[in-house]
Amino acid sequence: MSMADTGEPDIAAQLEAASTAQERFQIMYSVLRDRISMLVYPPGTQLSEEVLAGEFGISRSPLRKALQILEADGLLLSQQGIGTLVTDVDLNELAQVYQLRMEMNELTGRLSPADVDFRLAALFDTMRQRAEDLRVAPERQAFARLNIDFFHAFQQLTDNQPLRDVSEKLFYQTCRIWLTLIPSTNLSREVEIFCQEIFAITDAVAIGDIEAAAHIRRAHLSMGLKRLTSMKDAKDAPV
Amino acid sequence: MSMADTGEPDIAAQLEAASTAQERFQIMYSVLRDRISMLVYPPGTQLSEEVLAGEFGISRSPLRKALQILEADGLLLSQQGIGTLVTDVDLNELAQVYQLRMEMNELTGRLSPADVDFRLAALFDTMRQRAEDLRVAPERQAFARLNIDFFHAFQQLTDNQPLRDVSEKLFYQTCRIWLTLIPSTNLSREVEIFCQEIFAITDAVAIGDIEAAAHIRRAHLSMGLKRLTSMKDAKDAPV
DNA sequence: TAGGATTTGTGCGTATGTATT
DNA sequence: TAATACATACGCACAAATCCT
Repeated sequence: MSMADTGEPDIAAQLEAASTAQERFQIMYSVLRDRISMLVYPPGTQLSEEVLAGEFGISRSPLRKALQILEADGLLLSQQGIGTLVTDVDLNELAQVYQLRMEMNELTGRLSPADVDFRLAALFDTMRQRAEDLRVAPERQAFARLNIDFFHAFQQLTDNQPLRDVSEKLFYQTCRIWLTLIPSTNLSREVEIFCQEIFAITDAVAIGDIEAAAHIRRAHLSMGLKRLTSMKDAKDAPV
Repeated sequence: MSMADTGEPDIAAQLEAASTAQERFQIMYSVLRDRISMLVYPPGTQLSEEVLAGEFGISRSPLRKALQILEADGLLLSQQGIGTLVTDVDLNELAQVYQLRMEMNELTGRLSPADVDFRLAALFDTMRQRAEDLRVAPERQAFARLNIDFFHAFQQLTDNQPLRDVSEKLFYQTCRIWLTLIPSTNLSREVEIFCQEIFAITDAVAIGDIEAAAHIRRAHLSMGLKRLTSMKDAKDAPV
């Protein structure tokens, strides 16, 4: 078996268990997007339709739908005769996406803010716990995973579904850049900063102040972009 | 020939002339989105893959890609055994999209505003001229067409490409609602209001004040949503 | 320059799901 | 309830484009 070992449960089994085409699509889409975001497939990786279809235990047709949507999302690029490649993440291009995300995060606090019930508070408490664990043992994969999961938690602070949908697309366009740019030496520092963000936002959520949470998030996005830029400059600088 | 007569040039010929798969996809996607937006295919219309593939002179496979992306855009819904149906436009659901569009339009004036060169000024002058023509002879199709074209002109006021992309998706999710809700009796009034908006924005663009243009646009979106709501209430009210 | 290997794109037949009779 | 009609979903073979030798 030459499948990408990502600690995922058997995808082929999941797909077989799914009863409708839409469920099967959703599984494939989520799995592939996750692998791209977690750099299981780093930028430039070629995804073979035949190989993936083999791993998933299906034919190319249903798989192609997932690949095509991911291409529309900007995560893949398919070209006849060449292949399906994971797109590159270039900070210069992604800076605009980042700016847009910053502004839109403020909307989370203004457009249909959700009311903080027990479930939501508990969710953010879990995030805080995971952040504390990560701080004790910084690790790239866990950092990326928490980044993704915390994003989804934050999403629940607004009841405006279109805002959620748009934010999600933009998030997945940018989130890979952290794993690609953070040098191993700086991981603990980034983890520490991220933990501070999670703690601050969780505190704001705990007292039901979603607008404050949104502003904190916005501030950290802004500072994050600045740090990313400096990381990139350091990387591009001549030795 | 049982093709939808929309005054379009022969699509099959265009598709045959296109040299790459991506071009062919773009043609099919644009044509179908336009037909949905112009209510050539009103909400609830069933689009047969076989019939459309026949009209376009291709097989179902490449057509399906266009349909799948339009489904991801929220304009279509495909279900096995049922068919591919044009989605309904419900003001209650679309109100959130409208709110989001309002806020995002303000960003057009703040995020990477374009500089107004001669080409852009000329484009908006054309819009003004078309608005004046429409005011003389109000007509539903021309109104909808100008609404779409003016949107695309307005898009060019920002150089933030992600903002453009997101705005476009949101626009096409909502623009059909005007044609579905405006009673024929109110068409001239809506045309008049729309013309005033175009005139005001064109004036702002002419002096290079994109931020002002964005605020005017935002104000009209807000008032438009209010009028749509009242139209819907009038429609839903018992006789 | 030519040809073979490899990739995605396309066409078409069949499987599967839904609604109706 | 079963059978039929008809829709999309799927699988597979081949076409077309690209790259490398």
